[in-house]
Amino acid sequence: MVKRYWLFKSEPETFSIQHLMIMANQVSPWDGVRNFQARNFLRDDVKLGDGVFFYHSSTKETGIVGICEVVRAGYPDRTAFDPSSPYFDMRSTAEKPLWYCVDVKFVRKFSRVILLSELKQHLPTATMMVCRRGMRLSIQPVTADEWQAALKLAGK
DNA sequence: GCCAACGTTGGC
DNA sequence: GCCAACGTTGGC
Repeated sequence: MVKRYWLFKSEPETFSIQHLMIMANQVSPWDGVRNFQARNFLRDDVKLGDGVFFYHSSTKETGIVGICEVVRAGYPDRTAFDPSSPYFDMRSTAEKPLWYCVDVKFVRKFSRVILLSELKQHLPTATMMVCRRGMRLSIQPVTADEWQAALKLAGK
């Protein structure tokens, strides 16, 4: 089984890499995703052991802030069942879950943010989905080449 | 705060 | 099944 790579977006005000770092065992569900294309990735394609870039969006410095790892593959997102959750969706039931999540574990926080502007400037990373204008998908596949190239930028 | 881009909803 | 209206995302 080939290890795959992903980029997960989050608004740091809602959930940042710092939040993940202080969770028990530094593990958290990646829940609240309410977009069908992203849901399909979480349900069908994101697998145990996959690498994930943690991306901060809608903030001063938008970009990749670190790495985490998938420690549990797709399972029903329980926030959809919880009427008190902002992510509640009455269409989703235990018998027929509509929304899915995975669990991620913190691996590393970069010493600096790899800015979106940097990703766009360098060719190996400029092909990343996140660099595309108007790209709102919050769960994005990343190629092995893009992963390596972005990691290189982090080391600079 | 603006607004382009896009996903979803719902009337027909 | 089309598509206009609407709501949301998210960079700038």
